[in-house]
Amino acid sequence: MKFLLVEDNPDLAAAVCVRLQLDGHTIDHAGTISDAIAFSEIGDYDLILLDIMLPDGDGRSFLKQHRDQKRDTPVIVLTARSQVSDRISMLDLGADDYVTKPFDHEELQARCRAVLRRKAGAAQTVLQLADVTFNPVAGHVTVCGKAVSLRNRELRLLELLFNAPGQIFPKQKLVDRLFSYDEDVSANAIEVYIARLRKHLEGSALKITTLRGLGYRLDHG
Amino acid sequence: MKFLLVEDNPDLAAAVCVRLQLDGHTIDHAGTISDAIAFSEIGDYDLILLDIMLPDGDGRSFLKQHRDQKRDTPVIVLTARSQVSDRISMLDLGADDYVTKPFDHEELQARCRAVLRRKAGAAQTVLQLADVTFNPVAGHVTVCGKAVSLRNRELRLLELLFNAPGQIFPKQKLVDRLFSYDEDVSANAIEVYIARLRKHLEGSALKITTLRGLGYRLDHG
DNA sequence: AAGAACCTGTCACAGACCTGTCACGCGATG
DNA sequence: CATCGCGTGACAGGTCTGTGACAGGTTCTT
Repeated sequence: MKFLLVEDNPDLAAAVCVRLQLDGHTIDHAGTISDAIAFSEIGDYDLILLDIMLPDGDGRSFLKQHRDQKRDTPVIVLTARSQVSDRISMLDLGADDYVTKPFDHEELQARCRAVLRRKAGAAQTVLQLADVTFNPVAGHVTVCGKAVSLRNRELRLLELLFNAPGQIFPKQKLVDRLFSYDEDVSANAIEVYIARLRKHLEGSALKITTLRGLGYRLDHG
Repeated sequence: MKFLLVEDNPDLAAAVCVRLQLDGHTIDHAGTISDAIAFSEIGDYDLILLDIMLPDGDGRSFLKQHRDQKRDTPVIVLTARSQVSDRISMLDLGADDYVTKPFDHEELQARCRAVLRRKAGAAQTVLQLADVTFNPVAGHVTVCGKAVSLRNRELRLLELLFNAPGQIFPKQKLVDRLFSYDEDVSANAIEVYIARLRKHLEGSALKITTLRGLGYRLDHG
């Protein structure tokens, strides 16, 4: 597969490039929007990884331009945690998925695979587990067919769990992923959010199981 | 497994080495970045444990160089809690995980296992011995097809035994692995946990055999 | 600008759940 | 027979979680 990575932080870019290459992909790297546009006009990419904050402008403008040209190359947006609330506008512009920094490489890999798979089937970005559907890009959740509105943090927590159902998430890991490093939050916050999420999931076959001393796990009954 | 430990504090390094060796791994130890680079060019490591603060530079430069050489040996970064903001850049540079100091050996062990497992591929996550399956990531155990819920310590004990069936575990070794240094626990605790585990395994072909005066062993009948 | 409506993270507290110890019985050992 | 190591049931103390209430912040309305 041939990817285009648009990212201005050279270290991060290098690391991502290397890892994706090790996965057997070909990567071109653009550090600015104008480079990205140039690349995307010439190269025939299977997937574009797009950072939002770029020196010569907002990644969104690239995305918009990209879509205006009626290209259907899928785009995964790389965003810092604090920019996550921009979710909606990204969806409007046609991003296929997004990954928040910092990310495990494994996570990125998984997203890439998922997006490519979806593109092959041309389906929407809606994940489903038991009787719960989750559209991470739009932030839409339905439980037993009924739309449920979650708040920002609840969404992000659900997203984490949803991406690895059946896996144990230690509380500390959830803290790390849900909050940025400079906000130090008590672990109790996670308990509270788990409780809130559970309330929203009531009536569904999805359960958040507590493993004392180990963490939480999303199970579909 | 063969590990490279890059750590300049000799006491900490020695402690980590000893414990990892007890776990059956081979460890090389580098105290500086230049040593680390030399080692990593020759040795074929399964995992690298990397301290960030080193006398001749920043662990980051090692990490960067490591990735530039397109090696995919997984790297776990050891950071002090105060260096929290560094974790970000570490993940950005391609580290696979991080552990904050001071850490329990158990925690380090767990991270190592997780990273190695990931690298090995997702297929192996469910281990099976006789009629017992064990999924360490999910914390799931089934005996004769039936799910059994184990608690924290029981799980960890089972994991130890499961990873080396047929091997004799002296009681003291189990104490060392299951508890951290500062909790001093009577050996009887192990007896109790063995008993509890046995109860959970009832009906299965897996047996925990007592070798009087020597230790315990997991046997599949 | 003032006010309303939300979101968020913390607190305090109760209760559930774990844990390691003890005491005692048993069989093995020598 | 005297010891010693081990297995167990019961227990008390702690630890971990779940929750309702709340105060400080934000965002949206008016």
